[in-house]
Amino acid sequence: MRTFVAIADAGRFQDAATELSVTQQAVSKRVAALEKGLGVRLFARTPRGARLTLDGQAFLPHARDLLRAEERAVAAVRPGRRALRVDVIGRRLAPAAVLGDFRRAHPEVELDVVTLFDADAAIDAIRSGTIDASFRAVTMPGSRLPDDVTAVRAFDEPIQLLTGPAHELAEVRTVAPAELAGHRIWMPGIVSGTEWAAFYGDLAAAFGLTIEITGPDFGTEPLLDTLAAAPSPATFVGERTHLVWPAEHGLRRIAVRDPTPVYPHSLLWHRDNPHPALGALRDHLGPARNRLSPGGTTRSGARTWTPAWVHPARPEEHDERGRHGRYDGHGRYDLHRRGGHR
Amino acid sequence: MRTFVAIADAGRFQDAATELSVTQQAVSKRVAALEKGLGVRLFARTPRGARLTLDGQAFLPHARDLLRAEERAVAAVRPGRRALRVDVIGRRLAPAAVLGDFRRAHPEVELDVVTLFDADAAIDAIRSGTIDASFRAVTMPGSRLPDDVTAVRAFDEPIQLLTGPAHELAEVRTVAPAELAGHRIWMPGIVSGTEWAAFYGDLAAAFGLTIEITGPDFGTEPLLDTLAAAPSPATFVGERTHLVWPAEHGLRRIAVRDPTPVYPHSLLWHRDNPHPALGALRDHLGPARNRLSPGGTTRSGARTWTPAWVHPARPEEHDERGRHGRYDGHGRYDLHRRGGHR
DNA sequence: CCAGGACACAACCATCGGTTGTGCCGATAT
DNA sequence: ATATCGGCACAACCGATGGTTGTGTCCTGG
Repeated sequence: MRTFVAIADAGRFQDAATELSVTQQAVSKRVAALEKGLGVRLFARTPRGARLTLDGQAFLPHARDLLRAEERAVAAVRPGRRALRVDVIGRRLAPAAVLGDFRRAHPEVELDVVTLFDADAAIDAIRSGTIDASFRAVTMPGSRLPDDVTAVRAFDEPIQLLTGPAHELAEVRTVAPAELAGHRIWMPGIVSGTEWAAFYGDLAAAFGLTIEITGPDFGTEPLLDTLAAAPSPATFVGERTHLVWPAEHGLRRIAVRDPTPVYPHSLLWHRDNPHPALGALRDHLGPARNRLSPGGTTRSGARTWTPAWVHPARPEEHDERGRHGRYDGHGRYDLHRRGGHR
Repeated sequence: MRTFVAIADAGRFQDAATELSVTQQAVSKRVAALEKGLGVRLFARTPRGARLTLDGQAFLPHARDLLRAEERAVAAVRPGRRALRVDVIGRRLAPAAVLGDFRRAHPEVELDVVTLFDADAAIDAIRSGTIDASFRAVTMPGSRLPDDVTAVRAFDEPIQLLTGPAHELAEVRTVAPAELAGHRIWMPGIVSGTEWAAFYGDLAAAFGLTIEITGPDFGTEPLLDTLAAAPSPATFVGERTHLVWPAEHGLRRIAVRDPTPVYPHSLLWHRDNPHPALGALRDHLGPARNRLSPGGTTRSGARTWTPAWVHPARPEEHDERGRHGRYDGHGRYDLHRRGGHR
């Protein structure tokens, strides 16, 4: 591919060969092999060089795309100055969607999305420089951030009720949390001790709900399958959660109001991480746009609810932007060595 | 790359090896080579298979992108059922922009844009099936379409005047064609006998202009260079022509009104070409949306002008959608053999 | 403690992809 | 008309690449 593009740019096999530091014969053989593999002629050989055929013209932009994809793939893991790498709790949940927004708003930023096992692994990865940021709700009780990891309340996500078409509440537009007392609410796969368990535990306690967080997680599909089939259980999902389900299977999303539970997503990063794109991401998660005031109202005016442990530890207060150390962009932090980032 | 993705999907080297019809050892060596080349570890080897590392997670979507790019590149030239291939007169002119619109409107359509030497080559390529369609103004006098090539007036493009900042007309908002009599208008590189020469020749004759179409074409850059530097010449450009010029160099686009000359772009295709995307393209160039009524008005209400030879030969009348023959999708037409397109 | 599953390493070998040397072809100059 | 030259293709050759088979190591589960 590289040879093909080089010839298309240079117009002559010989010049492309010089460019690529090989002989003209090698270039000729590469083109012959490519043309044989594709079954078409890519260049029209003329007395003064090579011109693209129609097939070659059609092929060229795709070849450039491929080389760009290779470039980006290498850049994603290049030690020293790689793309911004952000951990999300799941690729179909709100943080991933927010990162999609960010990517659209800043197409020039190289961004990679990864998923770590749990919040502790995420914090370790942030401290070691393996990832640049993480969306984790670490303000939960009992968790304590290391000094060199900074967190801000990034954005809040209203929670909705998800039911099958036969559910008692399937036809209502909105419900209040207190009205859900007595209904079976089923959230399998939530490991106790995690941020989710703390959130839904507090939610259940605050409104007298019964939330079954027991049982192993068989994945989203069986859960939705069960929801769609049976009239009894319901589950909570985030407003921006993507459900991949054939034609939604008749599932209903029901807004929760008076108050609306909102899940507080936080962004964590290393205090000394100088990755230039990290600032852009933090700026994107601007204070006003994405966060709801605790105990306040949504944009549409509805009252909101968040766990009590969110308010006292309002983490945005220690959003100090000082960047004291140096970071080699991939490996470990080095607070002493000088040296820039890309 | 393919091996890497196969392992990421399968979760085990052995399964990927089976999938790829090679031994597990070969897969192991491929991964080792890739990891060595990148300088990072892509998989964490566990007792029951292989899990992606963080670098591997970041690498994976780019690897998939690369494989998709390869897939599309091959599809672009695959004999028998390749992507829709459309000829445009220049990549920065309006037809290319319209194809960009079409691509955005139909992201699922595989579309390749090529440029042929002249209208005759385009017609030959359409007849032989090498390309599927062409934007060429072949309704000019003296040109005659073969019976098996169909044309419709695809869209009309208003013409603007382009001047340097020192030009006498640089500050006006609009000019009438008749007001340009006596001004130097310079359009180098237009070969006499082509569709452009016919258009601008008629335009000059209709309003008493002097258009210099002599001189070789040194490309767009020297032309814009001259325009920007000297106070004297001006040139015509299409409304949708892309000028790539560092900060535009102070060039001014001046609308032409009373009447507005519009360039009639046509779409040509082979009567019997059954490529499914061709219909989508023709539908995209719907009758009402893109065409101005000859001698009528633009959307903004201004009167328009088109060469006289456009009106009598209103080609949309013979837009017959019959598809009589069969087409092998790449090579030549075959009006007898049965066989489908993709 | 042993058996089995999964990946890595070693040895071997065919093929691939590079090099040098040469031939052919069309355009241009003499 | 013919010589020359620029540019690409073909042939012969050879080291590197990338596959195979065989074996080793490590972890897990019975």
